[in-house]
Amino acid sequence: MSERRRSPTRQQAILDAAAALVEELGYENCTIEGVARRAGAGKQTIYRWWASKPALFVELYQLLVAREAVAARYADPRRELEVTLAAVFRHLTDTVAGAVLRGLIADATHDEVARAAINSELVFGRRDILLGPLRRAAAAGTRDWAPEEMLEMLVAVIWKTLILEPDALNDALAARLAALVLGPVDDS
Amino acid sequence: MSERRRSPTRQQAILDAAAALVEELGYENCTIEGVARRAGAGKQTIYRWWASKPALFVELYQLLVAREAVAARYADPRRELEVTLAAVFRHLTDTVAGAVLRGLIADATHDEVARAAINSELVFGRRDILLGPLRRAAAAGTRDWAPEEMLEMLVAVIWKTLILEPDALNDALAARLAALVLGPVDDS
Amino acid sequence: MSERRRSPTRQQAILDAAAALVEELGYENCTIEGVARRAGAGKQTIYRWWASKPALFVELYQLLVAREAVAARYADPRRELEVTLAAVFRHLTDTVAGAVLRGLIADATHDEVARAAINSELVFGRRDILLGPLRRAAAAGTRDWAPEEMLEMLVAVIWKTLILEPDALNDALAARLAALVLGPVDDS
Amino acid sequence: MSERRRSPTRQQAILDAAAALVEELGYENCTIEGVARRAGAGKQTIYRWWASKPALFVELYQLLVAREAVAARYADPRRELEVTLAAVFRHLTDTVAGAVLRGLIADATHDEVARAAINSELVFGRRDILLGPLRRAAAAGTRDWAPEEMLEMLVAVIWKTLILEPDALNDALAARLAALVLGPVDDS
DNA sequence: TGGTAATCGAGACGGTACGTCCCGTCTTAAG
DNA sequence: CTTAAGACGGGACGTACCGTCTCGATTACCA
Repeated sequence: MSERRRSPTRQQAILDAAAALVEELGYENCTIEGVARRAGAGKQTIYRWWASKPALFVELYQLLVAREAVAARYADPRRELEVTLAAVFRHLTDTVAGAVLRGLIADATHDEVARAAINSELVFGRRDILLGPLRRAAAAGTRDWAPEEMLEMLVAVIWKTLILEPDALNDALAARLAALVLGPVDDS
Repeated sequence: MSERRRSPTRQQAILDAAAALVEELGYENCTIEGVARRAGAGKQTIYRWWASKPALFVELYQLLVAREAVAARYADPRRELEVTLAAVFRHLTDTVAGAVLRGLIADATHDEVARAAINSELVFGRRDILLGPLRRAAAAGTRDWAPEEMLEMLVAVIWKTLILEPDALNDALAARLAALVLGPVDDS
Repeated sequence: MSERRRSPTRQQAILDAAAALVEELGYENCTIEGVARRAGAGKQTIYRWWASKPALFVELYQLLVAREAVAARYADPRRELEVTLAAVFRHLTDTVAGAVLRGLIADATHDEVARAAINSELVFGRRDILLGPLRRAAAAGTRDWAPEEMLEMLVAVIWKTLILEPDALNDALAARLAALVLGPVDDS
Repeated sequence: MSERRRSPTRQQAILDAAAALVEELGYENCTIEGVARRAGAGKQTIYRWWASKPALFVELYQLLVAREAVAARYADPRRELEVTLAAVFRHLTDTVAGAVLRGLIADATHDEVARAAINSELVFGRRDILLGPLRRAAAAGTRDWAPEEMLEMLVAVIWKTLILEPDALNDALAARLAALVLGPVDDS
């Protein structure tokens, strides 16, 4: 409420520093102290605007997700799902977003801010991206399943892969997941 | 030539202390220093046998999983899967195993020991528990899906739930997941 | 550009704690950790301002020496020397200065900071105290000797006594040393 | 009293290792643990025969001193004293004896074993070496001084030099000290 | 436009834990 | 029964960050 004179310049410098450090050192080696040094900011300035490390990176993640382009639509539901998944994977792999999300998931195991954010963040940032294609696929498909439940499952699999083998987030996995949802390809 | 003669008494005291502290403070507030203090051990004794905090808790998790009873078999595949899932959930909820696994998943985001262990550990400790029922369900069911892929998906969903809302690991979720795998109940 | 703003209060508390611990436990049982605990300070605060244990005690010794009163002057050179030596001995015996100096001498065997300091410290803190009386005694005496060389010798004997039998630093020794320098008393 | 089966081989290996480590690392970096490793001995074996690090090095010092040759006698007392001092200095400088003695002096500031030994050790090992020349010099000289007191002083100066500037233990110092005792050279 | 108050960098501070070293005691297995 | 080997409880080391705090030096709003 009293966030009156928050300098956008400073805030941006801090978020940029955070992104750079995650890239260089990884999320868990990224400290508030290091971000402050890198940003040329005082620690207090960071603590003034963000309550904790997870809070800072939640905001960073939101910024990164906001830049994510929405995938195009295709006539073929399977193809649309596949392309969308591949785009999501590329975003996680090519930017720091993947490393940040992985760190936030780790934090969510004990940090309330991260846990709360990770749920709602996905709603605005990413969930809708997948939900559209899933709904169209469900409508067109022969199997009956709830798009929301399938979304949960896909997100879970993506997270698990992000944690255990981030390099596996590639086009092949996109195809495999689409098949898992819609049945094998020769399902003409 | 001569083996490292490690005192079984001490090892057990340390693992017990680790389990107790996870219960009291949670995984992330559990420190090597604290475990040593609680166990009446020197820190060096811990570092002698375990390279890091994740390494220690991997061993603890193995012990906990070893005590897990195998679920009974049922004629009805759906019921067997449901009961097995419920048993797994109860093990995660009623013992420290859930908290330890959650911590190890968090560590796996940046620690190689945890990442490697979490894959193979599950193989021996937990994966087979679910794989049997899944295979029997697949054989009996009308839908065609690979039990191994379905297992991956189930594990992913369990992990995600363990992280975001551990209390949701209950019988209702077991039923929901069985339905997700085998189709709705009214599938007579 | 900006000076390190060190809190005088904290510095004093740390030096006081160091002095108290030397008194209680002796120099070699006095640890940085213990000083920090006693002073209610963080270890880092000590390491921030002093590079090592010897560096800390060098500063403490300077403080102690600064409080040492300069001995009075007497018409009789022998008496002046004797009284001055006795005063120096009392300072070493009655305050922690003796214990600190003994510890610093021990450190000087392997620590460069202690070695360097112990030379220059004495120059400002103690050497002049003895040099004046020695010069006047040399001028008045019949024997010819260099006050500077005699000072070295006296300091050496004092150190050796401080190490091997600190209790022997008393008035009797002051008289014996004065005699050693100026010849026997019955030298009318 | 119960030193029944002390193996001379083992003992010698330990003392040799101690000497080697002092040479390599310096006295204060020389640990019982390191000596045991180097000697291929168990720590217990060392503690069985020596109560502490100082006790071990006191024995090593005795061995080193025992090998010290007694200086030759000269007609000129000044020359005899000078040559003897130079020989003593060379022994301290060329062998580990100097480093060991320096360490023992440091230990003597707080260790009773070292303190006691350093007094009596010198009696047998070194004190007599200087006392003979001093007595002859006193008898031949014109000044009256007690050889024992002069010895104390010389020892003190040697120690102080050994601690503060070991490299200064050379022939020039031997000449200076002889002059301090016997008066300037042109004192014919 | 000049005063004044919040914000800034810098980093000191009390703490906690890290992972390492060595202490002196102990336990074990081989000789 | 003595070894070597080294595990053990313990204490201190010196370092890294935590989150709070105190400084002057900007900076930006308001009178």
